[in-house]
Amino acid sequence: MKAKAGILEVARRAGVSTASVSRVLSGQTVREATQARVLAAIADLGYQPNQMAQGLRRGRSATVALLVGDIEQGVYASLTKEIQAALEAVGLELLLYNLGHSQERLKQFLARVDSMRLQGVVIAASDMLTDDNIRMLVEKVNHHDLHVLSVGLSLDQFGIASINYDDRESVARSVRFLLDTYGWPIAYLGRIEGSASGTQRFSGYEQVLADEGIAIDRRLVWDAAYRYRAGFESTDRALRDGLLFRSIQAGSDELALGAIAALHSHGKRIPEDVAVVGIGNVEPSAYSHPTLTTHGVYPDRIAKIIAKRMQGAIGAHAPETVILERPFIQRASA
Amino acid sequence: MKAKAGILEVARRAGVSTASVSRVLSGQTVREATQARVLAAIADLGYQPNQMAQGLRRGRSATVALLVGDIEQGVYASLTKEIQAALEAVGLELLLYNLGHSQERLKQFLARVDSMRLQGVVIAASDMLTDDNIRMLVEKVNHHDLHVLSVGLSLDQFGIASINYDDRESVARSVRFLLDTYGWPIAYLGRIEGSASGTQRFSGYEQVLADEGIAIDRRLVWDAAYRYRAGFESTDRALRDGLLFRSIQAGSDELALGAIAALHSHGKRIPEDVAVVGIGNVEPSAYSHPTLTTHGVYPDRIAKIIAKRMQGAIGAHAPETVILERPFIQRASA
DNA sequence: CTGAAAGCGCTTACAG
DNA sequence: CTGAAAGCGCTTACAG
Repeated sequence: MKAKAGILEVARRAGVSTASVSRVLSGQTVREATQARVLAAIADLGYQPNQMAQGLRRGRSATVALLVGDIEQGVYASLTKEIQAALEAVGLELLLYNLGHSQERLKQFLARVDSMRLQGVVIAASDMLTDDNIRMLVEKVNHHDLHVLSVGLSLDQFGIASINYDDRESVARSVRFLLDTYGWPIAYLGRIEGSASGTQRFSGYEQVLADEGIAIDRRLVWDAAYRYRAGFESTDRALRDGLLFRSIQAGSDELALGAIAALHSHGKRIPEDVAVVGIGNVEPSAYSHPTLTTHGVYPDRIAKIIAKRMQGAIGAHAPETVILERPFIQRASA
Repeated sequence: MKAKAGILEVARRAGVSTASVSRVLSGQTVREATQARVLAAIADLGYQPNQMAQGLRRGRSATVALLVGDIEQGVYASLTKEIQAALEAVGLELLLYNLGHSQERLKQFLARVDSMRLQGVVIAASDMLTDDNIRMLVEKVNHHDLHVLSVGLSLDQFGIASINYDDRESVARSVRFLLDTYGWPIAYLGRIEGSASGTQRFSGYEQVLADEGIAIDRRLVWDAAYRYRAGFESTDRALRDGLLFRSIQAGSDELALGAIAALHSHGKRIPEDVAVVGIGNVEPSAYSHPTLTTHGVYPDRIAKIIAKRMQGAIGAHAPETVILERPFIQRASA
């Protein structure tokens, strides 16, 4: 392979101007004979246009940044996979930023977002977004000249288009199911004070109790991050403390799976002694012992919406929130 | 926020040339007073250099592409997380490509890799690389003007620097342990004909049997992709077929966890009836029932090596393979 | 339908 | 230490 050919070599070889080559590249109308010669020259030279030159000239790169809360969590991994595929299908590259629950990294990203001249950014980090940094985020990003989409958190009130699940209703539904099937008390695992999505999910639990006239017992509401260890430790501690509960509604599948591990270690049978429900339907949940009852996700649908939005003119869409309903997946744990 | 300021506005405001601004930006020596004025102007205007213009001029973007086999698999997710963090720390962006075990997507990437003028590409897809596309990959990518690093597969013989685990030795070690503790027969789950890493891991099993003078029973070697479902189905089928085995060495943790689910569904006790060992140490493995004995990983170390290599001059490093030893993590399943 | 030319926003010899 | 100027590789009015 010889030195990288530029558009000028292609033009020369085809006997046309660089303008014509550019037109062929972007699918504008050119004479058929011209097009054929240009295409032949491109093939001969193995020419690939320089994306940076294109981007500089067009004022924008064909790239979307995805900010995820934690790529190690199953829901974020699935989402990332689907988004990358959907963007690739429309010719967009995916820059990944794993926030890892660090506010600092979010700030750093914001500090250099201008440099990149992005096509857009999608923020999927609902479990780490607190009111404080939501405001900061909105302020910094909203008037930039790019598409902004929020996943898992409704930010339409701030002028940011969003895609979200109806988590309050989902949790209310399974808590009602737990109440009907196993009775009170029901523990809530994963309150996460200050997290927007944590609050939203917990509100489904609160709602059912309010409807039933049951007072919330604070000892049965456990503040824990969305990971295995937190689920294990919270449940283990509750069991050691001798707290009584017939079931657990967890704020994520990882929490639920951690809770199941703790229940096993205390010799509890699931669901006979304690029933467990998660949210997220990560892959291990279908293979745990017992298999986990949970609420599903639609990463493919979300990805499709994102890819579509990223293509249009900036500001073309009303900043509304698309709400998706989660499927309730009943398995063996409840 | 006003219209995006360019380097020219900064220069004007500081009363210097754009060359001086550029020098301050890249840390070259300038008079202290000049530097101060430029820095002040940058701060005043909120100036952020246009990365595409910089990249075009420098002939290279500050971006590394990461090709992963399947981001939904725990080991790839952890690796991605660590690599992104390490690259970010040295000022490099991460473009993610999830191959999803599709040869087609690998080809598509290769077809447009020139366009991006990347700083480098790291290929972490050992379980999907067959001899055929390794050759293609090498051919296409090796003489490009960028850093190429292979993770999980030794490609030094093809002139590509690599980072790999000693999987043959790891598997041999645990299979020996299984043989000593539970005796014969030992099933091997996840042979994956045609996969380079699948072959490497399986060879550890072969080696022990050869050392012990045991003939391989082909019915106990199950060809299965590295995911839960495949682990479940292979094991379920073997159990239905009435095959006898005292333990299972799996080619991945997901396979092992799927196998455990199948064992449970057949009423087998683990490890009393069948012991199980995985490889990869994904997070759910520490919370499964029983917890999984497995071989660990060092994504942080790998990420550090990658970040370091991506910075140097291209071609500066000998294309050797760094071999990492996996820790053997004994838990309850064996 | 096509070409000559300007310009996107930087960096870097070159000269002083 | 600093500036004027060229040029990275494209795209796009503009004129024909």
